[in-house]
Amino acid sequence: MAHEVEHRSLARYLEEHSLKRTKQRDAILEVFLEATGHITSEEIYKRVQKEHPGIGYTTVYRTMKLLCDAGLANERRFDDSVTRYEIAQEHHDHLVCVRCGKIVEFECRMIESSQEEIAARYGFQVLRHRHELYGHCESCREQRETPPSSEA
Amino acid sequence: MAHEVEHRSLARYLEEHSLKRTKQRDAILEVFLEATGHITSEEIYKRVQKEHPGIGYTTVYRTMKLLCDAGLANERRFDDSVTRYEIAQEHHDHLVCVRCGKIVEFECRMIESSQEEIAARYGFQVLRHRHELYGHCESCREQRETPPSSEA
DNA sequence: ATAGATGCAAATGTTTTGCAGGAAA
DNA sequence: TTTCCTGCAAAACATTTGCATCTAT
Repeated sequence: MAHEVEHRSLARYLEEHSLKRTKQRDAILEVFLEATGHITSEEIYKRVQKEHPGIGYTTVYRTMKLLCDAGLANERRFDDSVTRYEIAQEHHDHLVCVRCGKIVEFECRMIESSQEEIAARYGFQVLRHRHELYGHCESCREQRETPPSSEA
Repeated sequence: MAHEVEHRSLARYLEEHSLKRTKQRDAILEVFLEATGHITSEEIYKRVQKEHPGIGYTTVYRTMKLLCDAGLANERRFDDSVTRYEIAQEHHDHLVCVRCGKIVEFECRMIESSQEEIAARYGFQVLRHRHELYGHCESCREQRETPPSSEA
């Protein structure tokens, strides 16, 4: 099984904070780590259900919050009012296709430095930022006569 | 009374779409135009109430949607899950103070062109974007011992 | 044994919708 | 007098919380 590092990292976090390791937390972590990226709470819930029916929505929310606190996950909210989680990693921004829901990550030093400059100009100290480009991805542009497949 | 242009523009939109001009719509437009910027639905509702008690929340929401359709307002949603409205204008981005809620608008050609370049790299056609820098504004940095005044 | 976790149901907060009555054209 | 609006109450959503019960430690 892959993800040993993350499993150990969660175990350590739980221990350090005198929290308990439960089958629910393991199951949710497993599903989260196996997702390709930007998974919603609902999707996590549904996937967890398959293997462990009975685990509640509440526990999914609480556990994802825990994974964020432990530094394993990051919360993201794009323009559709649902929270998505991604595996914690270097800072980056997103391209979101408004037709098929595809999400691509990117990183741009040039933009980062422009941000610093702008913040300084207005006297702001930047803690974090959010930068999303919404549009049509390549494949959606190619078949633009087709109606949206699974808006996200 | 200022805002004649906007009032006329709304009237024209209503006419073109066979919609009706009502005292509620006028009142809400008036409050919206008099706000300095980035006003929430709740705030619009409360201000409208002062002059016109009886106007409902529903009408505020519906009218703001109408103003957006008419191109007079733009909807914005920052990290706090409430919708804000700003007077429609040239595209721009935002600096948001996480302590006092202050919002500053900025515009940066350099960033815009970097965005184009990135989108092209991934085959995306950008329709719109969202770019927000969250941090501490100058005055909040100065008195950083003080607890947050009105988190927004 | 005991602190902490779970799952249900109910609450939350924001926005939307159904509908019967009311106002603009 | 017809079409569109309004306001209320209820519904919709996504997420959170209270609480009695259960379970790692």
